[in-house]
Amino acid sequence: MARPRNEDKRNGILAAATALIAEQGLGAATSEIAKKAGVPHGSVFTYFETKAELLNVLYLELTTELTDTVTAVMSIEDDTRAQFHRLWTGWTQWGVINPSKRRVQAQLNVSDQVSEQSRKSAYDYAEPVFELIRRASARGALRNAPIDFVGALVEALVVATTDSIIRDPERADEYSEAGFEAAWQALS
Amino acid sequence: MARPRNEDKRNGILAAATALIAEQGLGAATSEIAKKAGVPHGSVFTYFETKAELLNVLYLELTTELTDTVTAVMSIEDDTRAQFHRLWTGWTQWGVINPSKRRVQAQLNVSDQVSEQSRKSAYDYAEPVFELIRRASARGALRNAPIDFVGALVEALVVATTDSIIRDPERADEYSEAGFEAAWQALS
Amino acid sequence: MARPRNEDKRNGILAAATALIAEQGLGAATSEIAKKAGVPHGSVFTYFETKAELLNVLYLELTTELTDTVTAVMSIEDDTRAQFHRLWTGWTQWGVINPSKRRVQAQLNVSDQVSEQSRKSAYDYAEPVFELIRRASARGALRNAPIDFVGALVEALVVATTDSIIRDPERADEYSEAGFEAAWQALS
Amino acid sequence: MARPRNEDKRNGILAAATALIAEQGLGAATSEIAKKAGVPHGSVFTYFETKAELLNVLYLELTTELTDTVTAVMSIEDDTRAQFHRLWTGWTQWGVINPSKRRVQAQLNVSDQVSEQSRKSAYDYAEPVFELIRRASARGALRNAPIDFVGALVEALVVATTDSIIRDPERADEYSEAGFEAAWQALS
DNA sequence: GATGAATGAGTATTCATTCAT
DNA sequence: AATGAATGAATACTCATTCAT
Repeated sequence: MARPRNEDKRNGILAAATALIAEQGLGAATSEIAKKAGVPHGSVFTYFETKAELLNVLYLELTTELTDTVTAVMSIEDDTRAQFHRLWTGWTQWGVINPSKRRVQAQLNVSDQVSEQSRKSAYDYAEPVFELIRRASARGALRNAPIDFVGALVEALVVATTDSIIRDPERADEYSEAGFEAAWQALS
Repeated sequence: MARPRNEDKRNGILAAATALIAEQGLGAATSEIAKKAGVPHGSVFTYFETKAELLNVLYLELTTELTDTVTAVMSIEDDTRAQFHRLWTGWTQWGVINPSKRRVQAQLNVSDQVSEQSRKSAYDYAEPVFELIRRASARGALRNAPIDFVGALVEALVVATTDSIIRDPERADEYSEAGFEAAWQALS
Repeated sequence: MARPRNEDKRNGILAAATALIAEQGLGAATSEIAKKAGVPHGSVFTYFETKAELLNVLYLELTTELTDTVTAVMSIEDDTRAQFHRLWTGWTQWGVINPSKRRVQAQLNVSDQVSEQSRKSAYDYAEPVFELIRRASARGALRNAPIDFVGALVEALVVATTDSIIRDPERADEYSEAGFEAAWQALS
Repeated sequence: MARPRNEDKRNGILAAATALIAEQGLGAATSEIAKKAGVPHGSVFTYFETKAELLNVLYLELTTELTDTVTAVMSIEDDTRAQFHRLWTGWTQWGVINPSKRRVQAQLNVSDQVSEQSRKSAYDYAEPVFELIRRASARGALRNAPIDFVGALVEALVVATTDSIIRDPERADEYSEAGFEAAWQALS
């Protein structure tokens, strides 16, 4: 199943899907996605075998993009707390800056159309993030908890903070800092 | 003097909707819900004007039930930490004991079919829970943050913990206690 | 099938049906008609066995009312042209004054829910009107045509005139007089 | 380069709609229309966005066909009365020859599913017919009446005559000639 | 008789996917 | 490969009529 080469069309479809799913939920029709992307309906199915595959690819693109973003900012050498702080702000900002992507991610996270395999790939790719979280929690109450669980807690806090900021953007800094402190204490 | 509305039928429809939505997502067909509830398709619409109304009622029933459950256990007089501990375990256990309800709630939380009004009602009803969370966070890093935000952070931790337990039930106690400690520290 | 006695309810249902059918066509739901009439849905079917019967009764009430109206004004002794003129203005005015009834009549005239029997009754009841039309056409080009046909032509002109007035009420008198002249000449 | 739209299918749907609406009224189901046309139900909606659009297209096709028919016969050079006579017989004959189309037209004429725009298009297209009617009425009692009104009166007479012929076909010529004389006198 | 809940066949419309061109 | 017409099962919702209360 070698991917057809026109990368632009493929990305256009994914971008259109993101915009439409953010508006209408996962029920957004493939024909509408095609129209928004400016490609014929049939092309959706030459780039993605099924709608489910499109959703899985979208899930992976979003999680990969997010992981890349936060990995980039957090990898600068520094002490753990400072690194974790950069992780935190990078992560929340990604959601604030990309509210459509954030909404789509929220939908995909609870959808059974996304396969376990996709979820596992996303997890594996986020390994460096987990690594930092492990370090940040190495001496705290969660020191003996499985890293998946600790990661889930951190993600939950990030997401709750992000959504609060999106709902009430004027207090962005306040939420971000308070959320960070709460997270840091939770790990301590 | 006409036949009165049958409360059992109404509840049967809501129960069937819960089971089916847990399995299939919000796309579960009203005709399937009717079949599972053992009522004719048309009857769904004598009890709920539209599918959206059914979903909103379901949302409110679930959140109300959850709030009642946790309010009951947390209201015993005690110090704040002990009360918060009972809130925590009552909340997570509700999700663990009712995984279908938990899954449906997760779907409804990200659905735009649930109206702002329904969400507000649920929030208002949960006032006693927020009250306790406020007390628990009165001296910590979040002391000046809006209570909605603090509540969202706590809910995020509860939900993440619950879902971790559902995924890996053998470590239920471990997750629950670790999650509680993390939450308590976040608020301290 | 002795008619239930509460004449008010029955008339209320017919009035509500008229208003609703004028707005929505013959597809207007019996439950909506009941609601508008302020009676329970079931009552519609204690006063009328079926919706089709309701429509037939409505048809007869409308045509009877119209016939009574025009018969009343035209029966004053006078020469034929003056009588026909009163017939004409009485008929058109009824439609102009009762646009909802006029619209419902138009719908029922092309509906196959109205039985041949109902149509025949309406025709029979309008006998005095046909009688005058016969006299008015006794010496003209239509003198040998069947009276039903002549009546149909006159009715067609009345209806066309009425609808023109309803559409453009400022020219009511002009249309009415011009229509009358045209009809009179057609019969001469 | 995809399959082009199939004109035959489209016309088949319109023909099936005509037959079924003539029998059952505008309530005729799209699924029945599809079955009668020998196409899958869904195809109705690739050719017409909604049932309302189908009805509007049908209205326009019928009125256009009728206008073309009468325009063709009336345009032969001749004196006004002879031209009007050909208009008259062409018009009534179209209805007599196509009773289903005539019945559908009667339904559509009183339906609020047909838009004002469609009605205006039909009127505009019939301009040459109005032109002849204007000439025929230039010296009569209706000489100062708006042409729309005069046209409505003529149409009313045509339709009444046509329907009388359909009901009693043996006297076709008698009705047609008597109706023509009546109309001509009405305009004189 | 009055009431309105119950019923289930029927309605227009949608949609992922296929496939002829 | 590109295109968009074709498909038909599926969907939410309606409604005249019946009938338990």
